[in-house]
Amino acid sequence: MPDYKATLNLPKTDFPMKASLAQNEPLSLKRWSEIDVYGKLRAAREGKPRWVFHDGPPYANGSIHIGHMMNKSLKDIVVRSRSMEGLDCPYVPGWDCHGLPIEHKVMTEMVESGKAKKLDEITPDQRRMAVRRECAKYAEKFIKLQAGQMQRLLTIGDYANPYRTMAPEYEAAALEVFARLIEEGLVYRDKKPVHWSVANRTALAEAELEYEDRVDLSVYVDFEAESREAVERAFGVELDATPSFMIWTTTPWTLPANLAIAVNERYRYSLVRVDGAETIMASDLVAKVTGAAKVEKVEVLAETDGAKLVGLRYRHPFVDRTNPVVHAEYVTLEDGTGLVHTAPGHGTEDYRTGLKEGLAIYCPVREDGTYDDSVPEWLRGKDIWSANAKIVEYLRESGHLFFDHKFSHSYPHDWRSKTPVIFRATEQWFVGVDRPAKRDGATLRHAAVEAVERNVDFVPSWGRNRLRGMLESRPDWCISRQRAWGLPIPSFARPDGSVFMTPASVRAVAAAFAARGSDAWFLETPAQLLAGYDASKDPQAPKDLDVAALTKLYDIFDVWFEAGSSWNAVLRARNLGFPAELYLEGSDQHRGWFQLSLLPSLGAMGVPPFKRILTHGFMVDKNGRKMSKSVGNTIEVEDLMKDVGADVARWWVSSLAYEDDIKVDMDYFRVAGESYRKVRNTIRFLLSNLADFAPRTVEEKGDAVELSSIPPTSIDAWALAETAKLERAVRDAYAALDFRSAHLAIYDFCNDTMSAIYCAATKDRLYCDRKDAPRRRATQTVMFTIVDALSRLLAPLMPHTADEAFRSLWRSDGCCVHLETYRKLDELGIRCDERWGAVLQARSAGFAAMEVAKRDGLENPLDAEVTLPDPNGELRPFLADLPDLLGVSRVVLDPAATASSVRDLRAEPRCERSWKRDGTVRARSDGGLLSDRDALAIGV
RNA sequence: GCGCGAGUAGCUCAGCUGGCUAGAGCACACCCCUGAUAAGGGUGAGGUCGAAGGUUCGAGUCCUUUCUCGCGCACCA
Repeated sequence: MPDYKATLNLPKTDFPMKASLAQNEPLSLKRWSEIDVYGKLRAAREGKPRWVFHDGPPYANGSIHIGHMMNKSLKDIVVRSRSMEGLDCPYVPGWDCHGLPIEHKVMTEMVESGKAKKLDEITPDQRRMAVRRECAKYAEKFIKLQAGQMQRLLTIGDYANPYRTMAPEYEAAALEVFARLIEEGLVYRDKKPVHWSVANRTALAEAELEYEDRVDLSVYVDFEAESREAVERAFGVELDATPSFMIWTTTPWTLPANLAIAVNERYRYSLVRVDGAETIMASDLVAKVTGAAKVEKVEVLAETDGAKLVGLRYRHPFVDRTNPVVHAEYVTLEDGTGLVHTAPGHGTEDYRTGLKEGLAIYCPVREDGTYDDSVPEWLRGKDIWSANAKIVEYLRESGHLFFDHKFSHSYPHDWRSKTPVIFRATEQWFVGVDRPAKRDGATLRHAAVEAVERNVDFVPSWGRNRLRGMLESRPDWCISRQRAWGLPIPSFARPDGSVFMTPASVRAVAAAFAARGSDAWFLETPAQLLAGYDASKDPQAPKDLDVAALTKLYDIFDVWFEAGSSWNAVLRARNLGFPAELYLEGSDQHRGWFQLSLLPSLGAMGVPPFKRILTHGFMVDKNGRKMSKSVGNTIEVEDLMKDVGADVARWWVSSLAYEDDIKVDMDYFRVAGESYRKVRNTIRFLLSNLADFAPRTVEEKGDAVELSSIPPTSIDAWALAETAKLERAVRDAYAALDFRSAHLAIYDFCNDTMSAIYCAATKDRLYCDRKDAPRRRATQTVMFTIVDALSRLLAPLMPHTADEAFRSLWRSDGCCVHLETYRKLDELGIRCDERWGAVLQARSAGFAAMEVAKRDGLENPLDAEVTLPDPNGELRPFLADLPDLLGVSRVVLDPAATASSVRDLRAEPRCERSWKRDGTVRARSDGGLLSDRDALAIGV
């Protein structure tokens, strides 16, 4: 028997089954960088419609983590898919460089290396500069590291010119935003209690706080009433001794700053005799309080309304003054006594009460957490934390302490130093959210809520509610910090103690910073910094301004102000387009970058900096727990790249329902690897059947047939139509930022449409037809078109593999899929018979019949003839492809049949080349048993 | 405490405005192929849709209550 294997057109390709991504992806990176894909793409899209994505700056500290991997991958999928659409999509990655985390780290290192000691010997300016130089080096180092890691994720962008918040031109652009806000009357300086980190001697933003459980001493303290008669009148009783008001606090150290007691007018209060002393507390809390203190004898003498208590006065237990009882709505009956210790210098609500009641914003605590000289002598200079016990002791001895106990509650901590923070009133710079802008009288809060309501799209949609809620309740933005590593707020003090800063002076300093960087603030005199400032041309300049007499103030900006100005420093400064189409970050950025970009942009420009916001959830481990290094459930990006590679990691990212929290586990990447291989193998099979196929190009005709010549009833037309459908679906999904749908559609297409149906059905003709048989060339033409389209659709998801397939398809190392656009097959007018649905149903029915036949001993489908019922002749036009669709030798269509059936053909001869028993098999001139088709193919 | 989201086969998820015996992929089991071969094809078994009530002719889908998980916010004087 002749051996026919050599006469077949068996698959052949240089596209390997094994991807070896860890080895090959870096080679792709190198190739792309050599041909400057990003630059080429920019040039190729010049003049096309702009679509600007704006990157939120990660912090230049440490290695990127798995969350960055997802975030940057999603961003890259957006940019690449928009670009593939033919749009002009510049992408400038950026880094947040200033701020406490770096300064903290650098300081720690300096202390450890002994360098910090030398700082004491130099001037404050020199000291700040020494720290800043170290910080800048530190930031630079990590930008370099992270840039490499991000590129390893196969993200495309202008990595040659990223933005850095510490770059001079960036700093100047941020100051310009600040100048605009001043012009609009939105910036003010005021004393206000702010979260204060004693450890770092700086005010902290909400975003810099973490709440952790902490055990504090909680005390119930009696404040003696000033007038016994007044209390008697309030309660309508007569007393032998002066009663007290009982307050509760977990921060005894704030008692020296106590300036009022707050009650709620709506509650009932009782005058109680406890262990022989009279005191006042909320009626509903008498049992709870006395019970907690294990008091034996409790006697309620009288009751009255809270409103009657308002206006009474009491003596401070250890400071020589009397203070009022006031009303406050926030007083509740959940904890304490219903009488709230109020210190306007030490709490937000206390502060508000203080403003309302005309109390002083008194704060006797210095920035290092010790008392100043306005407190009683025994507390002066003492550290507040140690003062807690001291004060309690004092109260105990003076008889003011009713009861004390340990109390566990969650308490704000400085997120870096992990130390508890305090509320402390200090002079700070604020951006007011309730101040009318000069431009239109609208407040930032109003404008922001309006914008969120009307002018911004949210993915997922509930982001809108979330951001709106935050904006509605947010306080004024404290933008000043008392640190060295940051952008100085360019304000000066005049000899009379007043502060000098106008839009024009800010711009003058901005110009100095643009030229010499913000280091200039520490290296130059006010006169040098203001060299470009002319007071005579500044209508807002104070009279008799003497620049030479100014001294610099040393507050720096909250880093969020800098990051929140990126729309100006990057999008506008580089003429990329403003506002951005999309900001895409983790859901924590509702309170961070989203909100703090929105406010400056609205303040300065009157419009939001983004048209759409996409948020994704956070990575958790497979049990739903937060990932953290201390728990040890993290996955290192570097390991991931080595293990599965960027394409598989990105393929996994694209499969996620990113709006929720995302469970991550190494196993999931392995699963993604499996489905990646399915896609890869499908492409490989398609490519391997194109080894002898020269495509039609502009230059040459090649072996391709006209797509329009493919009959609508052929399986090729069906495959092509399915591809067009896929392309439409994937493009739509990308546009809707629904990457998951794109992923699933592509996977199903490869797994089902191609691998299970089309490839399986066309194997026979590809292998056994004559090389240049029209039927074979038609299939090859379609397969070529499919790989061409598919690699473009895959390019945003798996940049390396897509390009590998594309180059293999075109057999050229000079081409690159990332410079292409989608094929847009739906515009080609491909015709496909609408009865294909019925054909596929018949196929399933045929398989079912085959299963039955298998039970009766039939094993190889090629030994079978399947009869399909075809009552209305609907299947007739597809008869030619039906045997291949079922993988059997013959199909009979029977208008009279009601069910599919199978006939065993093993009694008939089998073609020695194609192994089919199609009824034409007979002995040929070469001595072999061949079917007509095979005989024709080898010319015997 | 308030708000948001989620709880559907072992795993990852679909199930829009309520309507035929609740779907997909993976994994699993069985079978086939050995000319995509550390590949490919076919078939199948898996779920009382977190729980309890209710509305309805009919609910995974609406309402109420409740449990679990996650997130955010606030409070913690």
